[in-house]
Amino acid sequence: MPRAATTSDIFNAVAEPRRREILTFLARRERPVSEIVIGLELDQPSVSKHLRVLRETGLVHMRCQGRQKFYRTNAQAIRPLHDWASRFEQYWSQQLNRVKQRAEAVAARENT
Amino acid sequence: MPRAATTSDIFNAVAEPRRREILTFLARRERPVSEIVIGLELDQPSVSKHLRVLRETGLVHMRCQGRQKFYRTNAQAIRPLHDWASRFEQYWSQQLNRVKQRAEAVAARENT
DNA sequence: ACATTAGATGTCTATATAGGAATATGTCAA
DNA sequence: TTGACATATTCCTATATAGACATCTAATGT
Repeated sequence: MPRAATTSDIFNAVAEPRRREILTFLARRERPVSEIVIGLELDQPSVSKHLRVLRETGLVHMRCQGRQKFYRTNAQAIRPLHDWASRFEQYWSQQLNRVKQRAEAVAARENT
Repeated sequence: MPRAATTSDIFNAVAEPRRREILTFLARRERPVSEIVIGLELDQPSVSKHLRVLRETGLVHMRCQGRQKFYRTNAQAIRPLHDWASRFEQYWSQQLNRVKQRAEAVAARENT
């Protein structure tokens, strides 16, 4: 079996670095496709294809105005990723505490 | 160009759902491979291959003991993912606030 | 109507899987 | 040494890209 489709979920969609750049670029405000092409120095068909993946996974919203299409990051859609990673927060803070405690123990020993 | 290797970075590594399951499974405590096989109902070669990807990206640590190998999630390695997603937190909270404010405005109107 | 502009789609190619089956490596126990 | 056990690797196949290039569609201005 090959890898899951990039459109299967947000984890696969954001695995591509260019798509992450696009999401960052479109987070603050909506922009037409041409601005993405110029701003990120990608060629236009490539941007359109990435936007399609992002649209299908709900990571961006699109608004038509004349012949322009304005895209904007849908920040809400990124929450599941954040939530998943957050489950490990307790573990890395534990690890940090252990490191900190060891350092303090060493320091205390050196001061006696 | 094909997709980037799963071992190229953690974004690609965690794009695979089974690997996310494994990381969750190994977060609380270290376990030998056989426990992963039984616990997640995967076949052994598949688990070994996923573990290799996770090892190469630094998402798990491994410890040998006799003929067993104990794996454990390296929570620290997940932080970049969390940090990236966190950059969008301000935007989704803004969106939530707008929704909240609209709801409150409606409620206020109905009470007059 | 016609040329122009913005964006989307199609084609082609090289490459990296994930799964399944078979096999290899390494370690312990009798 | 031999056999059993734990894990890793190899081989095979079908499939899904991402990039480059060409082309198509839709909306606009004159």
